[in-house]
This record gives sequence, C-alpha cells and structure tokens, in this order.
Amino acid sequence: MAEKMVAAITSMDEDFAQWYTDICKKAELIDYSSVKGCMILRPYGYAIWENIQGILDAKFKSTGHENVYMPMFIPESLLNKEKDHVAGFAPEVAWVTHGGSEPLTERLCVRPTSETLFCEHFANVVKSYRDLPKLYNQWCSVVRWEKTTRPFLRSREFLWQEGHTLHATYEEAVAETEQMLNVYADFHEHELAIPVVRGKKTPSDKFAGAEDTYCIEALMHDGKALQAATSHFFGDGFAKAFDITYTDKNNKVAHPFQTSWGCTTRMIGGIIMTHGDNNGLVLPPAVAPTQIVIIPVAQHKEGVLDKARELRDRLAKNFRVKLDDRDQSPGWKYAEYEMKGVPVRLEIGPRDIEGNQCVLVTRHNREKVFVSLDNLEEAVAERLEAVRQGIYEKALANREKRTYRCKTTDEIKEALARNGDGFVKAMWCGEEACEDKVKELTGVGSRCIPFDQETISDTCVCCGKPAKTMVLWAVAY
RNA sequence: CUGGGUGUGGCGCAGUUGGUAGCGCGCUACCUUGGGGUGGUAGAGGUCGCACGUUCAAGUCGUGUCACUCAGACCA
Repeated sequence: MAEKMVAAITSMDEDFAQWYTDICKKAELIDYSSVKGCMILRPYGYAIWENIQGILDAKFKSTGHENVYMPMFIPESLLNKEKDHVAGFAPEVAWVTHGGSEPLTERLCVRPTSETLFCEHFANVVKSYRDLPKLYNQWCSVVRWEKTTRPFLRSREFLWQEGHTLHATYEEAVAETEQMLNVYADFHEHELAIPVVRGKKTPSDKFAGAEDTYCIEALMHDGKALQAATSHFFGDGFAKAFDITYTDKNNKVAHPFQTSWGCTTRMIGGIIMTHGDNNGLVLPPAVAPTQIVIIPVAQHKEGVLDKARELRDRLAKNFRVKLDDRDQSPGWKYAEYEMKGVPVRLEIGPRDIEGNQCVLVTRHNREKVFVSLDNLEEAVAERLEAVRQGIYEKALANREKRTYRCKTTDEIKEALARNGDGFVKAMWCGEEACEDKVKELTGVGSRCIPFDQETISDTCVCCGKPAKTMVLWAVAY
C-alpha cells in the first residue's frame, strides 16, 4: 500500500528536477500561466509567502526599518545613470514602449530592482545629516526576462523584498549590510530550518554596482547550492552617480553610504529542495500555512466530529490548525497532507476518545505518539519543535556529508565523482582567471568566501600560488 | 540563446499501413467505508497546442509557429 502513495510523484533519487516540478504542482503551490515564466501562486503557495513576509517584516521593523512603495516603472535615462548597474541588468529588462496606442517619448523599464528609484528619491529628500540614516524596505514584485524559467527558482516576475538604506558613515553602512545578512541567516536557520553558510561574493560575482556583496548559501538535497539571500554594500558609488548629497555636522557637503538587501520567493524553492521527500513537501512549522491537521477517524460515528471540532477550537488559539471532515478515507487524507507538507497530523477516533487521547504524527519521520488530551497544546508544540529540529538536523547532515575539502582540482573532480554534487572547500589566490579555470575543469563555481575560514592548504587549488582565502565552490541553481 | 523531450476530456496516457477518438484517475449523484489513497452503481466531459499544406479522407504525413519541460550558459 505504501508503494501506491509514492507513485503519485516522481522519486527524487530518480529525477530530482522532475520531482521538484511534481511537488510544486501537486502540493498546489503554483500553476502555470499563459505567459512563459510567470507563475500563479495558488492559495497554499501564497500562504507560505505571507508567513515568510510576516516574520521577516517584523524583523525588519524591529531593526528600525520602514516600508515604502516605489513605482514599477523606471525611465530609461534613470536606469542608465550608474554604468555597472545598467550593464548588469539591461540584458534582462522588459520595456514599456506605448501608452495606449501612442508611442512614449521615453521608454520605461519594468523594474528589475529599484536602486535607481530609491536613489532618485533619496537625492530629493536627504539634505542634512539630520535626515540620516534612511532605513527603507519595500515588498513588491520585479521583472527579469529570463531565458529559461523554473517555478520559484527562476521566474520572469517574482515577489521579493528589497531594503535600501543610506548612512552617514562607511562603518555604519557596512554594519547595516552585516546586520541584515545575519537577519536572513537567522531566519533561515531557525524559522526555515535551513543551515546556511555566510560569506562574501568574489569580485566577479558581486551585484552590479556594489562594492561588496554578502550572501548566504544553502545546500539542496541533490547537492546543488542555492543563494538564499544577499546583502550589498554600495559605498558611495550610487550616491555619486545619482548626486545624493547632504550637509554634515561640519557644514561640509558629503555623499552618504548606501546598502541594499533582498530575498525572494526563491526561498520557497529552497524549502522544497531542502526538506522535501518522496511523499511530498515538508514545511518548516514557522511558515506552514497549516501547522497541524486534524483527521477524524470513523467520522460518521457519534461524537467523533464533535470531539474533532472541539480540539480544533482549542488548538486554534495557539496554532494554525485545520480540520478535514471531508468525505474521504483517513488514508487518503494522510497522503494528501503529506504531499502538502503539513508538519503535524492529529488522528482522533472512537477508541481515542474513549481513552481521552489522540495520535500525533510528525511529517518528516512519520513517528506516531499517543498523547493525552489533557495537555494537548504542550504536546503539539513539542511535536512542532521536533519537526523543526528534525528537518534542520537532516539538512545539516546532508550538507556535512556533501562538504569536501580539496587541495587540487583533481581532488575536486574525484570528490564530486565519488560522492555526488556538494560544497567544495578549497583555497584561492584571488585571481578571476583561477575562478574561471576551476569552473571549466570541475564544473563548480565560486559561491562565496565564507566568514568561517579554514586552511585547507597554503596554495591556490588551481594555480598553486600562495592562497589568500578559502572559497566555497558548488554547482548552483 | 544552444541542444534534447513533450503537446490528444481537469490530470496521466494509448491510438497500428492515414478511414472520422479510447483507457485509467479525477469530477457529479446515490450507496458503502475504523486507523495509509475503501468498494460499487449510474452519469457528464474532447473541433487531438495553433496555422498552413498534401489527400476523397489527417490525432496520424510535410512545413512553420507557440507553449511547457530537461540539460547547458546567465541570473535572486
């Protein structure tokens, strides 16, 4: 009977990409639309995003940020003001050329990111050191005309948040960049139960126009890396390009220092590929639209549904709970909620009611426990925490198993061939040519220079010259 | 953008040498159902991705086109 359930989706070991697509569709997260690369976020998928938003928004506000909303159109001349920035984004920009049937005098870009809009606005409103810092964030969608698309991982329009801040000093802006990276990292490791590596991008991999780009990198179940969030330090480059100035305490005109940071619906792809299994999605309790689902057993029997409703009302005070009283067999429902990744399932039938107990089943390991109804709230909270802990440890174990320390490119090739894709830790001399060469020889690209450095050897994995830093390498999504 | 794969009821598929579309699941109604997709009876639902062409006749052959999907390159 167990075989019948897994037949619903492609096995992840057999074809990970197909498994991923099956989950997106069958867990009812998304549907495709008639525009290539533009996906429909269905209620269940959007609810995950709303939960992510709720948690992050609170963290942003508690660190002093305010939400704003910028227009979705950027005049071409504005986009062109910072040359590295425009070079980075121009190839994937969508353009509006007409208003009704009239051609526009200047075409408008649909925002791929909003640095230019924020800069234009900052230039208008910042006059004095008293106006600093500016700590802004916006929740919106952006458009990047990608060639090939995948649900959550690469779509032409995607939802995100972008923080944009202005500071009087270099040090304060760097501190902001680091602070926000840590907000993202904590969110991933605690709420999403996804272990991440914090680090800095190599110069060739920086955001277009940034002085430094920090990022967090996660390892997916199949051994490929996913950049989960980024935080950029801009120095005063944008401020100079957009003529943002203020008068400082000494009555001198100065340029402020700037940051931006963002994360996207891609995180949902990360959740799927980190925690999912052959029975479907596994959601971290913090963002699960339904944290606990109540399945009545023999629900037509006297008293069962009444008891189930009573439990639902009790649990609703502390949890996101759902009672499924549809006319389907319990087994059918078990399979459905496993597909949808509900962290904890509560089974309640006549025998349980007689014994003043119920069954709690944790999604990630299908462990069943009988608990007394007297302290159900505590038991549910404990089970949810067990899921969070369990999936984090499972993800961490996968990452550790797939982290290889290599001294030469041959060692990298051998490690990947023997154990499959994963994180490679190897030394680097700092030359872009070596970065490219490693990718060409082994297939793995540089992901970041981790803050937690190790000394794998004294020489560059590629050229053999003295090494400057340890770099994390991987095949990336 | 490059290279593969796939387009046939809602979903998954079959359809032979061209001859006028079929199966499973799902859906609707009723019955049945105690712990992992319960079983039964009856029913609804399709101009075969789109366009042009060949032919007496096209789901089937040809050309084009679009979409989805996978693998690269690029990106969050």
